[in-house]
Amino acid sequence: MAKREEWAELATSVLPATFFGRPAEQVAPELVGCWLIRRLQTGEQLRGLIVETEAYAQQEPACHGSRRRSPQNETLFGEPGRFYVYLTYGIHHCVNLVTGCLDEASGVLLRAVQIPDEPARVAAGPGLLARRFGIDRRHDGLPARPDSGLWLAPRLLPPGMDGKLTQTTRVGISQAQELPWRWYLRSSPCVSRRARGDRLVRPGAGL
DNA sequence: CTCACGATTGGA
DNA sequence: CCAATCGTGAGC
Repeated sequence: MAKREEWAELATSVLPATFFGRPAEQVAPELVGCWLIRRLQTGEQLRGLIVETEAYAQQEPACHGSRRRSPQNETLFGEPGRFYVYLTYGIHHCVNLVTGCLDEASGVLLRAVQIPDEPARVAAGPGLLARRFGIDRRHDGLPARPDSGLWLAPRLLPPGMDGKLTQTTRVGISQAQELPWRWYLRSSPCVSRRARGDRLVRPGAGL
């Protein structure tokens, strides 16, 4: 098989918009193991293996689209396959992928990625991930495609990596805390800070 | 118009 | 455990 450095190179195709036209809780676990790719000004690419995600849907109160449709959350109601980016705590940006159908608010929060040859913690959390990839509100509403400079590639795990998923309740929310809509790669050292302490729902399901 | 509150993080 | 920091939305 390929050498370590070549694994990121192998993730060369693009996840199509149709991939996202399904319920968020179905898309979220499938996004684990996929790659987040950013084209840099130099023409180089920054790639991160998605190791942790969460699903949000209009019918549950933790979702930004559960209340009123507004300029702030408009993207969440729009076409699936676009990025929904918002500012939280006045400091950090969070990156989501819009899922489901048009006029229905749902999405998947990217909580952590693992970047080959970089320290484990540089993107181990939603805010850290956005900072490392240089993503902010200007990216809100952009389609996840190469011409946006930001897109996703299909699942491709490094050789030898344990692909088992752990399913838990979501992190940092005050409502709908019992919903088991968070997934992460059990073997990754790059999951977010609050990974521990959340109610474990289903350890080690196959990927 | 005022004010409380985050889908977080880094430092005491 | 707590402060940082600011846009949004609920409430007066």
